[in-house]
Amino acid sequence: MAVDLDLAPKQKRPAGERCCEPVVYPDVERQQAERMAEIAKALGDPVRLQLVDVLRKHAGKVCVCELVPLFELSQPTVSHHLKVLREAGIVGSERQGLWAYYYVIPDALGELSAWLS
Amino acid sequence: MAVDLDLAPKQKRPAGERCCEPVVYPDVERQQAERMAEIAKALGDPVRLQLVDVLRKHAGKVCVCELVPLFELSQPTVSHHLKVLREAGIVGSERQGLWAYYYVIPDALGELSAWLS
DNA sequence: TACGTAGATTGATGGCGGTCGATCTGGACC
DNA sequence: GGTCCAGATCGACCGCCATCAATCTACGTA
Repeated sequence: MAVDLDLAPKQKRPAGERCCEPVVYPDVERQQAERMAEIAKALGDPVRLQLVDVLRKHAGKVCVCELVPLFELSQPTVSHHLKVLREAGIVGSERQGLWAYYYVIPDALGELSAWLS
Repeated sequence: MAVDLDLAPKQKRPAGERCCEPVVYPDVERQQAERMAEIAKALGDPVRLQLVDVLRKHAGKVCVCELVPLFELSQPTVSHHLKVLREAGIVGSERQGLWAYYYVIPDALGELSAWLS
């Protein structure tokens, strides 16, 4: 984990009674925090989390037509969730003829997973 | 990780050309997915992620007055983010006189962390 | 060429979320 | 009591998000 942090003015607290140890700085820099937050945000929906779960457990590509019936949602809504995951870099897609296949991008969750541990 | 899943009608695909293996079911049940998504959602903001990072690295309680100057945000906004983290069960708070101290609740991130690994 | 199908995109809608200024609460101190 | 301070809460604003019906796109097939 990198250090640094280019956050803010970070003005010192005015002197006087201290409430605790001196100022603590975040150990992750802003850019890294934004990247991990982007991943976490994409996972912050039960549908998307289950989509990722299915794709991870099924080591390989899964057809969209298999994913849609798993939820009480319309096809466009599921397609939207897949797009969110795709734009977050968590999953990838691949078209073959009429069908589209989705898969989890290896190590896409690695950084967040490492930070959580 | 539990199995089950009380999601939807899960109607079978109509017969015909199959595009891939038979239907795959999520390995996490809906309730569990909602719980982990709640955690992920709370972490889905750079400010909150850095707040958690500071609290985790600083093994102990940290005063709010130390946290506010770390960001270019107003005190009510930081207080709001801390409230979100508190309601998600990720952090706890404790008042001592004028000051309020926040700390990470042990193992609050364990379930999500385990699922990510 | 025409038709059917899988999936993505669009547009609309209602609700949620981040932010701030202003205010409230309660403890410390004179 | 009166004042000051740390922190939480409130109200408002605005942008983003989840969802759906409708439509579009591209491929397969007759």
